[in-house]
Amino acid sequence: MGSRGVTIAEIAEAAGVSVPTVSKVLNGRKGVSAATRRAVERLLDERGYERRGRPGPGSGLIDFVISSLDTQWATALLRGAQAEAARLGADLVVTTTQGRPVGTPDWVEHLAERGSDGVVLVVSELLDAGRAELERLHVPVVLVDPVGSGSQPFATVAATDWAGGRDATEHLIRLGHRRIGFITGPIEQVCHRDRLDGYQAAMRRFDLSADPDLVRHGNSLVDGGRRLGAELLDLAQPPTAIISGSDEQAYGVYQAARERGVRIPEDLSVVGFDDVELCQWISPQLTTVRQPLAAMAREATRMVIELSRGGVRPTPRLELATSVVTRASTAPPPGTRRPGGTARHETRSPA
Amino acid sequence: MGSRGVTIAEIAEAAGVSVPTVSKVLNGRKGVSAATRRAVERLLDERGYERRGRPGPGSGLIDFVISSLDTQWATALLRGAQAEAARLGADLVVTTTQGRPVGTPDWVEHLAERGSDGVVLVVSELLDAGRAELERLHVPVVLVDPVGSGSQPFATVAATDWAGGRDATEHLIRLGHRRIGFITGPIEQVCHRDRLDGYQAAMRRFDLSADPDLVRHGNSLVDGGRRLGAELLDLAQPPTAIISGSDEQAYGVYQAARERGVRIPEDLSVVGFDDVELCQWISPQLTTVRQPLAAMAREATRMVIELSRGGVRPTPRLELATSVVTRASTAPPPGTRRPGGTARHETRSPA
DNA sequence: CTGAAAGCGCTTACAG
DNA sequence: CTGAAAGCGCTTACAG
Repeated sequence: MGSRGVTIAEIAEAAGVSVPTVSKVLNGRKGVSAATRRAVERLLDERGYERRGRPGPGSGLIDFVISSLDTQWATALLRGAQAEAARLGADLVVTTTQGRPVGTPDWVEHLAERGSDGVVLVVSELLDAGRAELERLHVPVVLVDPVGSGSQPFATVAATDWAGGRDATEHLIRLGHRRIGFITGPIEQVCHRDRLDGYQAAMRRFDLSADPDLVRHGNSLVDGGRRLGAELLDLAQPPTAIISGSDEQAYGVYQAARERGVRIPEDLSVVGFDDVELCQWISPQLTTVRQPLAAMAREATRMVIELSRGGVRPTPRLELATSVVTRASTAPPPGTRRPGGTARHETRSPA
Repeated sequence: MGSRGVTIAEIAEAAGVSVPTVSKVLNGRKGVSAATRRAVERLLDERGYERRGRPGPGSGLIDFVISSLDTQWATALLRGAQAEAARLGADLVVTTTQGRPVGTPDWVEHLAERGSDGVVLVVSELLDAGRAELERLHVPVVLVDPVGSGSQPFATVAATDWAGGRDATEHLIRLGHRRIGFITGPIEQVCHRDRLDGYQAAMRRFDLSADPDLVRHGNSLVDGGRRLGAELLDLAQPPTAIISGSDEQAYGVYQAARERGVRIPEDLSVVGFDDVELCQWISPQLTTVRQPLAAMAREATRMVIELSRGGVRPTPRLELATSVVTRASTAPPPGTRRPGGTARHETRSPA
């Protein structure tokens, strides 16, 4: 690996200070003027000084950070990341944030001390402050399904959420639906915002006014789906179809429907989002917008590892295609003569 | 953390050789007699010498090794391990073996180089050779749901599999079943063997001859359940109930039953094993033997971390209780007058 | 705040 | 095969 690494002596020489002074800066000791400290830190940074004790780049560890592992969405992503890390000979450290903000100085310092070759972040709580901290780590960071708009200093991997929202809506419109409800997870997250935009675009394109009453957002788990689904079903003019922000949330809609004696798909069509295993277990099997979750995580992990090995900067933003997987939860709306003159526009059997 | 760690000089002194000689042994250099090398290695070992470059104990990393992450069983275990590691301030490295043997010299050397504070092993393929290698690591190892009999040099955490098999069987017997089929995963694994023993004990206790034709084993995934379930349902005298080695396998039995027009639970009762999320998604909801998977992994992880921090040797074997969770897939056998005079003997709502 | 000096743990030639 | 000697990268205690 070329040179044996910069030494503290070289840094001292370059900074015009003594070796002990650099040592003090390195160890956060007192007794160094702010100006000197800053100058030395800059040099340390520039020359890529690697603390001998600390296993810097080359630890072989990639950090996979996700809000929680409690959903099938999360485990699908984890599987992809783990498989790719293994394939490329890296070890994957799995951390959950449990709602805590990401990129706190503590955590970044912990990563620096332990040694991390890169970070795959699947989190909604990335603080703006956290971004700056993370950049200080000097290891590649790739975001999966990132939140917040604003320019990212990091590369991102996502799905074509807008197209997914549009395709789900068109699938229902082609079946003959006109009153289509749309429920999503937290609307602050770009993926949900994008899908909603896709829905609205499809509705407009077919000259259907998107009744704002038919759009709800909240929790994307089963509970949220049950509550938001109930709200829609209890409207004076309920929708004949509901598109949901996740498969789990869609199952909550199933529950709300069952509680009201509404049959799926005879009285109500339901479309999920993600295509996790759940879709095939529940009855009727759930039509959904497939996100290639494992592939997204694989791609992000590959980017991080290749960058950590000196690869060139990849596409700053990668979007993998979604596709509608038609199963048994969607059908023409009640009262339709023929079962929707138009054929279902895409049928894919699950992998 | 007491002393600053053994130095090469101390080892040299103890071995009656010079510092450079110890250094050579440490770095695998030539020019050391076999006898000296051996003596030094032993001292290094005994005194717990920690190579400065290598982040030995204290890396804060715990390795979680599992055959694959593709089942809900696996992710339930992972969740428990991850949560406990986070709680105790350790980072969890997740590795899948994908059927490869565990404890190969390569892998052990990799762990040594990278630094690992301990290993939680959830694997069926632990080689006997691997055990010796793993012991050389000098970090705590705890097995979850271990395979093979023979005395383990490592602590183990498991569920009360024997009682689980017995309880599932008794539950069905109390409902009035007499012909009860039993299908399991690979019978080499002690957990499956133990459950089968529990089944046979219960059958004997109720003076029911366990027809060997009613016992099958193979793959514990959906496919396996479908195939093994089909074999039982196609018998001249098919069982009125089937106990399965996993919930996924039980779902395979659902498929086999559906393909033959056999209704669950009217014509056939089905009991699963594990109590993963799947049980609640499928229809009818699956009665199952609950294994506290997350708790098992938590316990194993806690043991490893505490041992790595100097805790005392824990119980060599820990078994957490299973319990029958009664849902909709079990009922009295067809042709029964009253719906089983005996009440279902345990009802637990899922967490 | 700063650095000359001593020291620590280890490695690298190299002489025997 | 073995180790005295020199050296390396860093830290520590202390004088200015």
